[in-house]
Amino acid sequence: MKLEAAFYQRNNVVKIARELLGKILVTRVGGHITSGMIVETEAYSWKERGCHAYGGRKTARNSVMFMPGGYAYVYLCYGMHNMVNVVTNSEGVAEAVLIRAVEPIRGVDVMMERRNTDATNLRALTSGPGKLAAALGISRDFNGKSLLGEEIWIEQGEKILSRDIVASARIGIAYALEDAKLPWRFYIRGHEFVSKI
DNA sequence: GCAATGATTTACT
DNA sequence: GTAAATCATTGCC
Repeated sequence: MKLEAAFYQRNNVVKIARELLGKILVTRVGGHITSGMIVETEAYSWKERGCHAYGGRKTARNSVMFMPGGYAYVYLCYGMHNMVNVVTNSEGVAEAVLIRAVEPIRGVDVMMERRNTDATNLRALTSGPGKLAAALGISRDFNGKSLLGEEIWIEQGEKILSRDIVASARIGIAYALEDAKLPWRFYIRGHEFVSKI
């Protein structure tokens, strides 16, 4: 079951970030379907400094975040890694959830080829935001694509118990000052494919 | 027009 | 543990 627009368009990005754990991210690229279960996410909102659209500032890069919930926001970080976000909330409100790690499910052989690794190094396949984007074939062409379309979408997956969800501070945003401490990173307790424990 | 830098990964020492 | 890789975007001139 593909998630509907209503799931993404709710007015609570932190709640959506929690609920995305256990769901299945699927892509269809070049005739290959690849998928993975989401095991780690982070929430971003225009209200805090960690967000590209802090203060509601709209630029050429972040304009997709201002679209209604249900679109993919993909951007290049550190000059070499694509980051995948799920846009949430209503049009004009810049909020999104960064997908930081997934557990490979479908098309593992294709993912290994894209990442240039083999089965001896399975954990390295998708345990980080740049890694999973490469494994799933997500390039910056996906920026602004609908999550209700035929190239990228999210399906209902496993129910994750709240006692198995860990909340912590987000990674790599020291420049956000006090907002870097917000407990807006969520991951499945003890899961092998989480980027950092 | 130009210099600074990052929601990371990987390979070294 | 530390550092290099590498470039689009941004903000300021």
